[in-house]
Amino acid sequence: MNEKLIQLAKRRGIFWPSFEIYGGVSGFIDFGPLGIKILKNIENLWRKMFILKHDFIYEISTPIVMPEIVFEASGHIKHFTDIVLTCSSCKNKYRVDQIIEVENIESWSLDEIEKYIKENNIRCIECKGEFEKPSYFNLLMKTNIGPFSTDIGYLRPEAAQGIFINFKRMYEIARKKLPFGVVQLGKVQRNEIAPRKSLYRMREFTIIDLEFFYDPQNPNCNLINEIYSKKIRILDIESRNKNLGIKEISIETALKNKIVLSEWLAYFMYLSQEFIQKLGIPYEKQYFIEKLPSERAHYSSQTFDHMVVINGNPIEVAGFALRTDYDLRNHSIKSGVELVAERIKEGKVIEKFYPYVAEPSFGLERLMLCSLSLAYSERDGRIILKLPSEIAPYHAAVLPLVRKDGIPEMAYKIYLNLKEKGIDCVYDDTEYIGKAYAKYDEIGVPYCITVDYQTLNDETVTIRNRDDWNQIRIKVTDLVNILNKLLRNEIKFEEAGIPVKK
RNA sequence: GCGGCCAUAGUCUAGCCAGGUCUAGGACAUCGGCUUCCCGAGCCGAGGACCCGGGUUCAAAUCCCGGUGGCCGCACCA
Repeated sequence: MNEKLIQLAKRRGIFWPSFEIYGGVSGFIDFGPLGIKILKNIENLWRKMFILKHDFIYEISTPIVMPEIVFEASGHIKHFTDIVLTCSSCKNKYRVDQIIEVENIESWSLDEIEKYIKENNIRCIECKGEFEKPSYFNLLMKTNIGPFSTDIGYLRPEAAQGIFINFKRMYEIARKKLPFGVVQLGKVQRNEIAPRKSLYRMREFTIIDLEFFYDPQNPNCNLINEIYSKKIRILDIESRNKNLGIKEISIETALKNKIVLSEWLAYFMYLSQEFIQKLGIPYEKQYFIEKLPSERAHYSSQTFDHMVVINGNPIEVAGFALRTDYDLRNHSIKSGVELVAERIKEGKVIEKFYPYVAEPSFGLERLMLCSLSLAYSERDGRIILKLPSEIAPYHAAVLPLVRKDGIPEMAYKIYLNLKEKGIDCVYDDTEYIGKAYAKYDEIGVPYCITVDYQTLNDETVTIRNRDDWNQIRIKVTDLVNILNKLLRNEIKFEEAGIPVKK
């Protein structure tokens, strides 16, 4: 974790610890004005690439609090709860199933486990100390719904369940055609034992879950040809076991050699790689790691984590899981409502079945953390946040060189016009020009437009490039057009106007 | 959750070990004024802090205990 980045975030209003006036609670982070702008930009870039591009992917929004029964069906009550044993002398904690090898030990009561430990004189595997009384640990955040304490609710630990329980309705909305996908983007909570590292492990964060439903008898992805020859960097189980390191393979190879078991999963993995590249994270700093069966979630038959390497440390930013029909099947059993799709032949329903699910799932704040970390750079003791234009908090800042002779008025007029034309910019006459440049470099604004004495004579302004501090001069009337091209990387900066000599 | 280190204005920090001289010093930031005008420029002025709770003491930013939070390691991470 880059300490200087954390300082910058606090100083400039990107993010800071929550509940500060009451001493803080670890695992919770507040986002300031700039942080929100960056987060929203990342969200919208994601929507553009995953939803807008595909007319068979839909976004919905469902409640954060859910009744207990949802998580009984999903398996979270059982699998998200661990019985924990604590050694009274060395204070190590263990999951009970690591200590007592008895079938179905998780379903025993605490008293039964305590009795068993005493009778069999089971002691700490580290220091041989005695265990304290066993206790539950559940990563679900618990609450009540309504006035009765028996109506238990949980805050969702993933947005996926809100999608699964809506399958029937969404299947209708998708005109009963597979495959289709449903997205939910929103806050989730997990009662982490030890939240750490600022934005990395939080108790509340924003998840982007895409549940993609397909027919297991017809699992092919119609878009796979577009990306067949594209490459991904991958560390599969075999490579992990044999210590072979990350390999670079084509999507075609990944599928033909059954390294990735689903075409749709592979498709979304590649899309994710492209998405994360657009966040400013180069291809070489990304890879997918396949989870071992013991590392996988209870619902998954294959999982890849999408990793980004920041300062040598791999950070998990997304997960790709084959959830099979686990969730739809279990919700069907629990609710008595059939969450199924139909196979139709000659106008008649000949078969009902549970669709399979390929799930890409992203942690929004982690994505921001990666972007900020890689964008962070210093020059001459000054900070430059080299964020991609698409996620920068503003596209441009309009600055008057001096605060007299009608220059601020001229600059303000230009600013208003840019805003009207959809350029997200900011006007600032509070600073000495050099200081203003430094300020906007620091929050990642890619271009500064300066109105100077020459503007009064020939209606031209300068544009300053954040990353190399070079300037060009262009006509005010060309500003919107040129800025748009620059923001979309359609022209080189030096060729966009007349270079200004330093 | 355990162990180690740590906590002073918006940010970074001096002071703490050797308690009083601290009505807590500095830098940057902020606000007001002047001035200058292409890279955190200059001058004048202002506001702003000892994480919380207890204890020791005549006296606590400073010593002790507890809590909270942060960093690192271990454990945990469906």
